[in-house]
Amino acid sequence: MVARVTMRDVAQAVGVSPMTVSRALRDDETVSAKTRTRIKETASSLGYVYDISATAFRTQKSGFVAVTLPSINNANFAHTYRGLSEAMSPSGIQLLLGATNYEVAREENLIRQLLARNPEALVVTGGHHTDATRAMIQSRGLPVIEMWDLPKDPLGHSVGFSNADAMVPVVEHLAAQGRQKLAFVGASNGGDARGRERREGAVLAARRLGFPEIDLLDAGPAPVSMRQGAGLTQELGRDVARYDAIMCVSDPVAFGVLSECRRMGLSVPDDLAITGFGHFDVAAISHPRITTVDVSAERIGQNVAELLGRLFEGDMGPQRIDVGARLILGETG
Amino acid sequence: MVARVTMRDVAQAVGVSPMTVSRALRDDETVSAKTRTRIKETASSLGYVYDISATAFRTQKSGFVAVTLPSINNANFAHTYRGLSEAMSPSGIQLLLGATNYEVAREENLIRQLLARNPEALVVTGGHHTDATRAMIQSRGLPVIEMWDLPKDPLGHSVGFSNADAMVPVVEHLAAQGRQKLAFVGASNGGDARGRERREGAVLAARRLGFPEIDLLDAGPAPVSMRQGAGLTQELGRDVARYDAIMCVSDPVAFGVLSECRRMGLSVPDDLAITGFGHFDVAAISHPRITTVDVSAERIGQNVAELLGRLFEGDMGPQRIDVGARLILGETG
DNA sequence: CGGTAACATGTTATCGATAACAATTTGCAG
DNA sequence: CTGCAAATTGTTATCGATAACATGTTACCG
Repeated sequence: MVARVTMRDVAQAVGVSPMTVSRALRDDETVSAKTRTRIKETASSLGYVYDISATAFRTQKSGFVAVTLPSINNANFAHTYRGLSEAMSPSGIQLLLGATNYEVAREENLIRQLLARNPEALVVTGGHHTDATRAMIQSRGLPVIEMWDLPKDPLGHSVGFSNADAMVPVVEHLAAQGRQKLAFVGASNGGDARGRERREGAVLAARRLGFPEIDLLDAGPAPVSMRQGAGLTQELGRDVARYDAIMCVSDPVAFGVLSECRRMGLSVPDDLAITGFGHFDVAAISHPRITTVDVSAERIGQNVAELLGRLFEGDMGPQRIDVGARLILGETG
Repeated sequence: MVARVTMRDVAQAVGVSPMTVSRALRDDETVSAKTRTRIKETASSLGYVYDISATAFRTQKSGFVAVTLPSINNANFAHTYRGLSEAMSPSGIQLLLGATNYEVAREENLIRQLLARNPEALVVTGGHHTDATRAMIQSRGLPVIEMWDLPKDPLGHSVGFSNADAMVPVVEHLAAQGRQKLAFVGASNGGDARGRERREGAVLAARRLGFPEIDLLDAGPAPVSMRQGAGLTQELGRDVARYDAIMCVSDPVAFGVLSECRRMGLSVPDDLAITGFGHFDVAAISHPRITTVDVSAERIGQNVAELLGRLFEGDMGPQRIDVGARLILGETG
């Protein structure tokens, strides 16, 4: 392979200094229009390619924003990523993505790796981190946004909603239907912090509305999905009819429960109600449609991008953006 | 913010030269074990963070592999990404991800941006690219892998399967059931090249087995998903019963069609068969389970990672890895 | 105890672009 | 023309890590 073409080569060919080339290629107005076009033409004819590594090093600006998600194999997080990605695209800033698999220890490693790339900002999912992670982030003094949550003790900015509060309308809706015996299906381990908060929100709301203590059903380690929802329901068998309403930590889980119930010949919503969370496609398309909570995943991403834009403009105090959540009535309860 | 801690600072604190620190942190055996641990301890106590930008610049190796996917909001591509990502993780190489939204023009822009970051290899989905994209890639002389496809005229290496051939067992299976009038549901525009190949594979197989020409139904622009499958079926209404087998370009589409059919009171598979593609969770969990084709998305990612590992070891001629695809019988036909 | 191989550490120059400052050229009023 | 501000271009030093080469130190043999 031929040696790389650098600004020095372009400069030599045009007969100017490398500095002028640098300025010209960045469309610096102080370089005369004539020189600029000449430089650009020469650059492209020589096959010059801008070296972002060098710039990143010299300016200490990587042009990256680091993003961590629990999983990308989740339509909601993927939506958030897309919203963020599309909204960032015009700025030329690239996203450096990592998945934590719902494990804070993994998040710590991941963030360490990402920080080594000098990101200009850090976007993380949720408000639960190891102490080391918190220390690492804060000692860097870079803009941080926690999303999908509104932590009590935020690291910096946050864009999200209260997962606990979002369950209140669900429980109220079930109460209004006269449901008596509730259950909540979620993950066993502590990995899914947002799921845990939903569960706690449901428990508190149920207590407040005078329900007997609700049963907490364990669908396995996070991330729980269709398969676990279905698997749990199979294990329960017809005992599932003990309950007349099952709240699920997410729509896929709800869909798994729903499918298994129908396989057993149970009638939803007559025998029991099933609710999900997240307004996934599967909830809207399944027959019957699943009652769920819309959390506008894509808008979270867009809001994060918009906030990042403002943060790059100038420093500002900690922002807290609540995108809200709302009940979407389906046919399952 | 405090000034960044560099190797120089660590060196000073320990009382050695920066070079020794550099070696120690890379676990170079030539540094004595004692010195190494002392350096590492000091580094971590000073809060030293490795600066990849500097290394990337000095060594001209970015530590990146660039990856393009049509969409990350697709469980199969997400699986591939995860397989790739996990398998690459021990190497310390990071993935730089971009989504093309099923548009070759967008792919061109994206690849241009990604190449400016000096990736050490490029992994793209599919074998259809603009001429400019092909030129750009080939002039760089970096390892390229096309995945999810086995192009006739590959850019470099490929890891995937024949989307056309994968449809053959589906059509044969429907023939064996005595189905008569087939349809294929796919995207209208040319965006989804793999979907197009599946359609062509189905058409050819049907022709070979003596079926009358099969109907090609248009579910809208790629990516087609549950909603489009359901929408198309609603539009068709009871006319859908013209067919006794509907092959869908993917499982989500099939699920949309299935749900709508059941909403209309049609019996699947008695009135008509429905098949999907991709072995998504929804196919295995839905009731009835959807007959589909497994393409081991995660294994594609793992194979790509494994191939990358070998490519970094030493150059080799163009590799072509066929991961195959197999029919998964469900209850919908 | 001298000598040499094996081991351990240090020095110097450099990757390519650009900030900060310096110098030169141009344009135009007087 | 002269002079001086504005416009344009150039010079130098530098970001942090590391390859290549150089030097110092230890261990062990005869």
